Amino acid sequence: MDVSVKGEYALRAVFELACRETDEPIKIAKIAERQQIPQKFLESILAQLKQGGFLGSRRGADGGYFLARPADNITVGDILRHIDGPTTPAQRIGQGEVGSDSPFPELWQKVERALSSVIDRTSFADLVVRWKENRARKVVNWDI
Amino acid sequence: MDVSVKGEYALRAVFELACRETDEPIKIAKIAERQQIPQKFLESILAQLKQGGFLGSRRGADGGYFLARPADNITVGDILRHIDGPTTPAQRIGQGEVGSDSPFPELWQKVERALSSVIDRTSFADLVVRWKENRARKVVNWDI
DNA sequence: GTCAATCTCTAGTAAATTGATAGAGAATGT
DNA sequence: ACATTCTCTATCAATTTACTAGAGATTGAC
Repeated sequence: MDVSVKGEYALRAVFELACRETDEPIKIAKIAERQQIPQKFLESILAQLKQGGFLGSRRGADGGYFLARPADNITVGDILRHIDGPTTPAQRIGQGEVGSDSPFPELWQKVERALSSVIDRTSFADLVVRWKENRARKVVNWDI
Repeated sequence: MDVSVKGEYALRAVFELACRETDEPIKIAKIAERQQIPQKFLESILAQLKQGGFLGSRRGADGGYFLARPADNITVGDILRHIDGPTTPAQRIGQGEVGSDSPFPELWQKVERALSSVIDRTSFADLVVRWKENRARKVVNWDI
């Protein structure tokens, strides 16, 4: 019931890209530095995210990564499922079907829906908005 | 974002005990057989659940395990958190606080609340009721 | 067309976690 | 005394996690 460090790194990296409004690529090294992520580890994560169709990249000087589609079209759930695997708690061997002789499949379904109602309804555009609001609120409080 | 096999075994074992309405202890071997759990592994799980205050036990012939409190007073969340550790996805090092310079703590809080709304509101008494309803429905369908 | 910067690909690896198993010891009821 | 059953300690193979090294492939600039 937890998110791997790798999953968190992936979220933070995508968030970093979503914060920029330009389409200019951002370098791995920059993201690693700003988000405090080991660079080599981040490289493999970004490659995986590109492979998943979430990011695009360009090599060479002035190369880097960028979002492959608008931030309001990438959800936290998209990234987590791609990096950490399926979020469903118990699609295991054994009595897997709802309506079977066990109360658990139904329970897992409820858990999944509850989880999904958060992570699949939160896009990176949402995260950026919330984050900006928070910063704005802070600044106002300081000013008064 | 998943439940360990150990966590599932724990839930199934407690469910098995909750299904019995008697206060008579049930043997490890019986639970292991009925729920298809490796017995030695189950032993350690039950010991841990006892240690957590959820179960009681008696040794000797006619010994076994039993619920330490009524089934409507033990939730799925209780068991999962005791066996699999805290269910919160990212109380890690680094920017941990809500309202910090990151949108994620707030997100994790939402995830946690969503999760909690299921697992902390589902008692084993609930599971037993649902399971019995399901069985009843099946039998009716067969009869018609 | 060379060069430096940057992504990309293949490997590897130490540490922790997971899912168990073995076997001796301690309590219980008869 | 004795069989039964829980309890405690120790161990372990396989997998996953978090991370690193280093050579190779592109790109844009000069």
